[in-house]
Amino acid sequence: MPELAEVEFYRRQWDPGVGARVREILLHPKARIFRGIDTARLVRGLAESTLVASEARGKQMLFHFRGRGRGASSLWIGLHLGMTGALRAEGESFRPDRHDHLVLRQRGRTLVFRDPRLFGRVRFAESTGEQRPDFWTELPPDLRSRAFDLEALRSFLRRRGRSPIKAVLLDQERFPGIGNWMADEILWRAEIHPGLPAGRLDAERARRLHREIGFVVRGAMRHIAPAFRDPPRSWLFSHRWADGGRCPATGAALVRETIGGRTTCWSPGRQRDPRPRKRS
DNA sequence: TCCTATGTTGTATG
DNA sequence: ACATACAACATAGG
Repeated sequence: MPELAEVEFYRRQWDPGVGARVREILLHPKARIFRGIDTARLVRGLAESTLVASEARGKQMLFHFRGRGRGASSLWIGLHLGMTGALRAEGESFRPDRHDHLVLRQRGRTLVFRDPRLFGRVRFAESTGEQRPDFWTELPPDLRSRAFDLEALRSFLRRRGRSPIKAVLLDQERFPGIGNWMADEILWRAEIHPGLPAGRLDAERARRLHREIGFVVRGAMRHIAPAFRDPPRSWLFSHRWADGGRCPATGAALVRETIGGRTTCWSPGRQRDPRPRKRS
């Protein structure tokens, strides 16, 4: 499920464990989420460490643990939730089931990473000080940062000029945290057809797109991050998968079709396709 | 049984 | 190099 605001919601679920020591680590070492890492080393590093902080960027999360004893050794756990990942805090006596792949026990509490479909991912790195690992520092800038200005957006659109705009918005290197529902929501607000080649947006459309990215990112953070509430009914969100769903702006029947490899929903008429129609 | 799923990655092909 | 299409990953639910 998780896009940037859901990821932020889940990150906060481990906040009760900040400042507390890890007393026991339970994991399924062969689980796919651990692909490419040495789980024995991960367990050694986490043992007796203290969770000190966490942050989220796009769909990625970083948890900072500080080791005990000599020096200020740090352990960094990177988490990606894939399609079905979730974090939560449970009580001391919580019993993990087969989908709870990484479980950290603290005094009075259990931190759980659950992921039935295993499309998520765990990374880790050790450092001597506060230096964040490369996998974190190399992430693209947040969409709310000054770096993501209109010029940056227009250069992305140029570089992927022949791809449908929907596919471009899903590119995590350029639009970190945007996923399938946010992309549809943004294009619906900006009145842009999802199949339009990115290079065909005029200056006005690019401005509009930039504005609506900001609106949807901030709105999602406001509605979802604190309590996982759905966005308001005035958004496309709650109408897009409903059978017989109608555009909250025009009342027209919504359309669903695969674009850029993902099921895409839009409001015909509001989001007109300016490309030549294929004739059959 | 078949289809779908708020994600990513690798391969084949144009 | 760029782009698209598709399969794969693994599970649950309609």
